[in-house]
Amino acid sequence: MNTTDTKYETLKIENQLCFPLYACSKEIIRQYKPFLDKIGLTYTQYITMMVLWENRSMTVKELGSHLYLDSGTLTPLLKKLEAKGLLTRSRSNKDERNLIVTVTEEGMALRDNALFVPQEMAKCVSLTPEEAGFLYRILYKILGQDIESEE
Amino acid sequence: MNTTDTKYETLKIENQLCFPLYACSKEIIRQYKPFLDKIGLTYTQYITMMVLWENRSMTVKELGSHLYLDSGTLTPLLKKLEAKGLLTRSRSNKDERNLIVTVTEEGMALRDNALFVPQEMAKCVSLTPEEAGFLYRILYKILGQDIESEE
DNA sequence: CGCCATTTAATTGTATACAATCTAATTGTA
DNA sequence: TACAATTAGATTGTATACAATTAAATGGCG
Repeated sequence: MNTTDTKYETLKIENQLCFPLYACSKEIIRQYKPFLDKIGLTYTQYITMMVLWENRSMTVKELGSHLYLDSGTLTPLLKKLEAKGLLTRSRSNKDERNLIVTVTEEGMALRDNALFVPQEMAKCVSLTPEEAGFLYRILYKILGQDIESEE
Repeated sequence: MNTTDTKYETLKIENQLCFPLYACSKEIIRQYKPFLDKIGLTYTQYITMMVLWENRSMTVKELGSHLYLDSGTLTPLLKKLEAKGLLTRSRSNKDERNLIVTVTEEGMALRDNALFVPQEMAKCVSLTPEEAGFLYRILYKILGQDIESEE
């Protein structure tokens, strides 16, 4: 290995951790598409509904902190979900700055139709339970560092 | 835990592997921004240049298979990099369907200015070498499965 | 040779993402 | 209580992503 190789070694894409993370994320989201098409949601809409299914009602701010998304992304996305009849958007009485997002009955009903999605996806990525567990922990470790450094 | 909890367990965002992958990818890319701003590149432009720095000249198709991106994303991105003077775009003489992307001298010169980027980023994510190695292998394992299933 | 299938980019349309800015509501405080 | 600082969403502008379609070039085959 000559000097030039050594010098630029860190700039090789194969030596980056972020790139496979970025590529993996996109490829898995791509694999979601045929399943999500059946319930009429995009991936971002799906994870938004997942958080709402568990909480039923929350502010845009709370939703964003769960999803790592800001109002620039959420506002138009929530308007689309509202147009589909899956949720309602209304200002809080206590604090008019807060917009409360609440899942409708129709939105809750979609939850049953979505049950097959994680089942089908589990077949696509075949990691051992150990690998999956390790991956899960390490990703949340990175996300945790991120949160600390921002607050 | 009641029946309802059990039924929807798989639809909890905390039980998904894709979500932390997606969130991690975005958060790390966000951390790149201040450094990449200094060399005038976005993250996607940066990884594109990284592949080109190693190969100097390649078709859009080849570039896309390295980056997991298609012409819909690459065409406008490459036009921007061309406008910055970092690369040239020209059709192949052998096969006019192929568009050859070649880094200019200016593009190669940027490589030296980019050396600090991976150095700074290494300070941001603090994983042990073992964790980083494991994460790397498992991500490429997933990407590998993906490639096999598509071809 | 002629023609159809394939291949490569470019284009079109839709949906994110996110920084930066703006607006309205609320809070802290002198 | 005025009023500056803060906060929450919405908006604006830029840059991806990607499916689907189009257009041009090439390859294969009768």
